[in-house]
Amino acid sequence: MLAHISVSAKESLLHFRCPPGKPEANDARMGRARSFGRNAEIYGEGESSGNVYKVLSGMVRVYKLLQDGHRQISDFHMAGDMFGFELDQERHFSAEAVVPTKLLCIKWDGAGEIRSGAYLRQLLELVKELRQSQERLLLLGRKNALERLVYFLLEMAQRSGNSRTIELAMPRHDIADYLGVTLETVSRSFAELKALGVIKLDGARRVLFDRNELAEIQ
Amino acid sequence: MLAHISVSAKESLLHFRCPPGKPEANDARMGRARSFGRNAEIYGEGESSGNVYKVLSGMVRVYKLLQDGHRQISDFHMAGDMFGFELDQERHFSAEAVVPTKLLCIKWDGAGEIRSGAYLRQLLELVKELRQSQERLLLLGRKNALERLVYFLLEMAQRSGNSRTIELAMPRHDIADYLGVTLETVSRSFAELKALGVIKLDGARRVLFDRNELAEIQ
DNA sequence: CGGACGTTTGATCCAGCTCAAACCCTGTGG
DNA sequence: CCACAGGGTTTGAGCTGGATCAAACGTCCG
Repeated sequence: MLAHISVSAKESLLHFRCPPGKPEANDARMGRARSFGRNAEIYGEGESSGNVYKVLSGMVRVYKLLQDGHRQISDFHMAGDMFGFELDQERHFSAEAVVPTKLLCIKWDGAGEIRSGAYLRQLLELVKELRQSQERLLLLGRKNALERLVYFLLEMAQRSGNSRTIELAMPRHDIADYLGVTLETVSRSFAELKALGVIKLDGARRVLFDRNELAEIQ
Repeated sequence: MLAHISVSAKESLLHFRCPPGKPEANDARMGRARSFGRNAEIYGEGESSGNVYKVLSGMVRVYKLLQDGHRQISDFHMAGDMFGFELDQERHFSAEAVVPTKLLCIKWDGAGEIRSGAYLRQLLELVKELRQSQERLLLLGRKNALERLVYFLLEMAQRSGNSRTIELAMPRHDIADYLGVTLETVSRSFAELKALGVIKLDGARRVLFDRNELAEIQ
């Protein structure tokens, strides 16, 4: 396998993950907006692809159902993210709205457009994202439950741009299926972080913390 | 993250993983051959990149050292495989020869050459390989030790093209660091498969088996 | 023959899974 | 305004797969 390749930050010529906020002026020209209710399916594994999505608001989970019935969440996407790229005609993951979500649907014929060369930049960006995913999976493999949760919180904090508080849109079950542990273990790990004094919980979904203290547990 | 993308088999326009055997006629024109002894370093994480490699004979392990000291092997490469592609100037993994190995070293300036468009096909191939790696890590995450070993054996069998016997070039320790378990657990899993009657061992490195029986354990 | 690896096997321990129950929050309807 | 239903979350008790530590066993080679 050749599964180790990397792209430096400066290679990211297109901004797949734009800062959240007002939609860009040309969004309307790119595709049409659609709304999805909580837990609504956006697409399912095995369906035919044909477009990509940009998150305008809300949150999306992308996942795969394993043979043993486990659901492995591969990614969460938040406002500004694009997702749903496939280089062939088939969906290899499923996607659902975590909360009520607005998406911009953009027509995109993977292989064809890429081969034309016009989408070289996106392709490079995709490689970068894949590498990040690979890195994450490689790292998590040997981490214990507490470290996994810390990793998750730091990732969410970084992506939401806030280093003191995060609003978790997803339930414990989703966090569990993202980190590869059970929801009980996630809950216990939250409790342990609270007991250690490195986070505070305001309800189950709002987390207050100090980035550096968290990072120490790594 | 956008880390879910796929390339169908028919997209593989270039054969990165050629059938082993006599070197191709134009190999000599592509680069120069080099030999590496057992466990010799080919490159190290953090070094600057500048070429890619094609395995002429032997076997290569590509890995990363995690902060906690664990070594996570990302890939094994065998005759015909190419590896060492980076899109920036830095090695993000380390590579070593598992056994005495001959490599063809090919000059390759990642970003530059790719941006020219000439390497679009390789790029697509890389995305495919990355997706495979992602899929593997996603799958292994929830498997137990026995299932992981079966996965490994089936993968090796498929890649070596032989469905009745495989010659494992790597020690138990390498298999362990590839599957994310300890070498003792790998050894015990081999013993269990033998007890189940789905494999036979001739020494530690030669495995006799029936593909279908193995696949049943999945 | 002896030393160095690599592999197997044994004994013990514990993190995380499983099953189960209690708890909490929010919306709904009497 | 309260009751209550249903989903999400927390907490508890017990079990177990794999890690860890340790020792014996093979095998190759100088």
